Amino acid sequence: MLDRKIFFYIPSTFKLNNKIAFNMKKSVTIKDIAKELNVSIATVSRALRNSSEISKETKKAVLKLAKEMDYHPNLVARSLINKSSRVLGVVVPTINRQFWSNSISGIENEAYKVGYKVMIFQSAESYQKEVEIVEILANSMVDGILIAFSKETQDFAHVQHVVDRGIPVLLFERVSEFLQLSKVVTDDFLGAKTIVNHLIERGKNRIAYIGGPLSLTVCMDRFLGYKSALLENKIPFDEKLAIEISDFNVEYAGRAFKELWESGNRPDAVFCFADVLALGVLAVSKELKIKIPFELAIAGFGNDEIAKYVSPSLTTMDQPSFQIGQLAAKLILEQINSEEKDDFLFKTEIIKPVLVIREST
Amino acid sequence: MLDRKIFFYIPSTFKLNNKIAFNMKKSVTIKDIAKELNVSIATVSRALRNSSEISKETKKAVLKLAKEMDYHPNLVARSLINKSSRVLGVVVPTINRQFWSNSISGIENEAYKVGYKVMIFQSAESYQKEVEIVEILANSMVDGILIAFSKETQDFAHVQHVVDRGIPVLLFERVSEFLQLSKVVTDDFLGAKTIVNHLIERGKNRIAYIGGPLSLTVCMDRFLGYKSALLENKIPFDEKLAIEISDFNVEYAGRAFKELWESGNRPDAVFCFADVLALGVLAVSKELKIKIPFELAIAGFGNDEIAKYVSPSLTTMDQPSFQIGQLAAKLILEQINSEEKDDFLFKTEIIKPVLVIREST
DNA sequence: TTGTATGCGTTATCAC
DNA sequence: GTGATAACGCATACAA
Repeated sequence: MLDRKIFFYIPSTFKLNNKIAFNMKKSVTIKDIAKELNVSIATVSRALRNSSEISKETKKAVLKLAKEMDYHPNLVARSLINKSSRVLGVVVPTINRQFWSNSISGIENEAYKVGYKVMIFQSAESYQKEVEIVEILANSMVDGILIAFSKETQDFAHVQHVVDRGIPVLLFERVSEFLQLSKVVTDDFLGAKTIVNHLIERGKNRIAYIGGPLSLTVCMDRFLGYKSALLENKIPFDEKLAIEISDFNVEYAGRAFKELWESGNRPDAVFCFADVLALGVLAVSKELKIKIPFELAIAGFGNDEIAKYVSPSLTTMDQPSFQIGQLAAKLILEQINSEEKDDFLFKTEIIKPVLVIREST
Repeated sequence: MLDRKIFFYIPSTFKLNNKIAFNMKKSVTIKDIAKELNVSIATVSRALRNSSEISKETKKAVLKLAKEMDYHPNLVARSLINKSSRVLGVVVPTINRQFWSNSISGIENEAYKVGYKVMIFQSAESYQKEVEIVEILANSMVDGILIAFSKETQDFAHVQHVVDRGIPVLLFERVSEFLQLSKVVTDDFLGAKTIVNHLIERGKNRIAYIGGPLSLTVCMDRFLGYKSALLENKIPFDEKLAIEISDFNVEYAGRAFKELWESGNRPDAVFCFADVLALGVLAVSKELKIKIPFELAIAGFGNDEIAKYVSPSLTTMDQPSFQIGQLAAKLILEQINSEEKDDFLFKTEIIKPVLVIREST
């Protein structure tokens, strides 16, 4: 079957056509259709917006003609007059990592339900670009801005500034304690604790920890969550089972786990800091022919690119990152809607990013 | 070091503050600053837009007051009058896959250079949603729309419709031959051929092929690119070295490669259809302790999530998907700028998605 | 129920 | 140089 002749084969990409065509059209407005129908533009406007103060007949006539003339409402003009564009602006460091693209999907998902659109920008971890973006968004009449700060960002004046201009802003994941705003973040301590408890409940008591450098807050939080779970369950902490590796690297994690396994002091479960590390452990497990999950259970945080390879059944919506997005959108929409009422209370929502990767049954 | 006490530790996420605050402000306009300065709004407008027909003093005064009053131009109003928002609309099936998010990064990168913003929407592979999105974009005065069709999309009237309204549209990657528009696509045939030639140039002549089901056009194109390279280099096609697997699955690819390797009929290089498959091959290579790239070279298409794990040195901008985005943006911006001139010729650009994953030196 | 007039914030075309 | 004024496309208070 693989032995077909190729001489007369035309790759599909070559079948595409190159043609010319171009036409500049001015779009039809309510004015046009009003003139055509000999009514006022106010009447047309009312008919199109399904207003109550209009007769059935004129409404029908307007709608009919609008369709015939191929009328489309200009959302920009509508924004200007309504002082609302029904658009949320989102600023993330990059959309190239699953965590952020998932978050955005969550935001979009929630926004879409109530007819909101989402405008996405990437700061590319650049403070300067972030400042520019926030300025653009603020000047574009978006109804709200959701920001995850770039790594460079130390000064938050640009955000405080748009807040002072009365624009709803929400921070997620990469937040600042200096800004009094609604925030959505993951709770690393509680998340880790929950995961480890999960393993303990399933009868594991020699649970290894493999994580990144403890100098990072996120690592320390997760490590202490791990310890806390052991403590509460009266499982002694075994220093030899806890490994701190210097970087989030598949190879390092694999090597560390290999040494651990071959040391004889074998764990019955591994709590991995992130699924990049889990992948390393999984790879070595395969190499060593360890049965997952029966001989060894692997669980950890799953907010990374690799998750779906490790756990193919995982859908986007299962990801904590997606839920962060959803919650973030929900919160800012709440704030936007309460703007008139002038009684909004900022909230900080904390997500437990539990994602069990391969647990034993 | 890992033995710290945790009793007094406060996870960082708990340090966040919940406070209230809220203020609705009406933004300052050129009218406000004109009144304050006792000049006309026209003068203010000219000063702010750095017009030539204005005196240095008034300009300076306006700029100074504008800063003091915290003036920001309303981009929506500007769009309305300029009939241009300097925004590109992008519709992709999802941003959750590296291929698409990379493409978007490419688009953004190019657009950003000329002061354009990018509005991103996900069709979620739904035709219905795609139609809605295109409508929204068309009504939002975006200057151009870039679309990669959803899998469901068979009917292209929604696109033809906005084209007829005079809105520049460009198709990328998932295109249609029924629409006469500029397009940017990858050339699977040439891409595969180039990769295989690359391996041949490096002295390999027992090059295995591992790819997906040939019923898919993309697979057939790549397979024939592989064959074509062999043919041109007078290397006989060995049926036993060409493996068609039923799905894009890490495990399948690994298993197929393992069988191949253990059959004794060993290749000195593998051309992998996609890097998901390459990952499978890499995993098994590790298991079998095959030296990569010395004993075996692996090369293939690299538009997938896994690429950076396989080839850590790879940057986003190296990805063909990024280049597709760049080219797409370049083309549509060209079209937008030539709109007045009414002389634009649609082009189809074909990208060769060559990404060598682990080549031998 | 419909029409008139005004405004959203900005730019552009005239005059002066 | 600067100032009125008319757009851009739409919505609405008010009048009829």
